[in-house]
Amino acid sequence: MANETTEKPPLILENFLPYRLNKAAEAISQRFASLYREQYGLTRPEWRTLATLGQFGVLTATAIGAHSSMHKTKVSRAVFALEQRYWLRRKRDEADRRIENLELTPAGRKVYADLAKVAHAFEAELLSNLGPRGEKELKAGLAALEAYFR
Amino acid sequence: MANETTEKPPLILENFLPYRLNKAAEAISQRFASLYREQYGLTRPEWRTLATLGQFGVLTATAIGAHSSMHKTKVSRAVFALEQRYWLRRKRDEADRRIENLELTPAGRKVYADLAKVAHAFEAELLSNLGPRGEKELKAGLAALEAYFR
DNA sequence: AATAGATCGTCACAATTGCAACTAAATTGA
DNA sequence: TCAATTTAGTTGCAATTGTGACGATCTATT
Repeated sequence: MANETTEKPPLILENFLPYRLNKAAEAISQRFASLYREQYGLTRPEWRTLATLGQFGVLTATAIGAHSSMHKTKVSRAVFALEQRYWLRRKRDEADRRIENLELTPAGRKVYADLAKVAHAFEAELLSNLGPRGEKELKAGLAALEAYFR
Repeated sequence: MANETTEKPPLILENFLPYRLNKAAEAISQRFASLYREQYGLTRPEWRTLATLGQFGVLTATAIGAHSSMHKTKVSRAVFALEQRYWLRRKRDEADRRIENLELTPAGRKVYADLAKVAHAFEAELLSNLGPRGEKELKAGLAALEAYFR
């Protein structure tokens, strides 16, 4: 008599890092997304575009895409949507007329400033639930991952 | 004269946990996905379905969705695709005829076993690049997150 | 200059996903 | 017992996303 009952599945998803990482990221993203969706009706690509511009001031669509790993059509559409609401405007670049220099309008900056606060509050809430230990570990682990990708 | 040059953006994406987590998860997922896509032409939902079934043996579509957080239509389509390739089969449940008990075929199990190996190799490669320290931290951080979600 | 090749952003179209309605079957409870 | 509700899975349709081609512009090479 042997290993009939001892058959172990070749892969346990709950222990598999890409799976765990993905599930955690997805869960957090959705929670956070519900905030900016409910408060400002923003989609994920729109929020990312807003946040990237808010942080860097003036950028091209391509630069936004490169920084936040979004496809250029996604950025293009998000830019259009934000422009419609007058939260963003395009400025022709005199030196290179293919380029559009994108910038938040005052209204856009206001939304951004508010959402930045929401983001910090969200993060603080999250971290407080991880405890100082969990926070330290998570941040260090992420840093290790990020170093690996570079 | 004051803080013209000291203006800090309200939110630094590179420090924002949901953003970091998401980018890391996305980067890893894509790398791993390229493996099962190239080797077996599987999509993400298909791989997830295969892996879940491989781990648990027999499950309903609903159970697969619940476990891997996939929408039921996504599961339905993935099941259909795997069935087409004879990697999965449905068994009517005699006690409850609404239910389909899904199970990998021998061919499906073979693919699964192979991909499980690929998965472990992938994870091992990743972990070796994080070092024992990074591995420990990342796993602990994820565990803290997972505990929070529960 | 002039041509070839690269880059920026957009659009049409195709593939993927999500939502809501649906069929079939089981459960509930009056 | 049988109508009302719930559950499992599929399908049609709408929204979202990705792909490839495009016009416009810039850069490099000759």
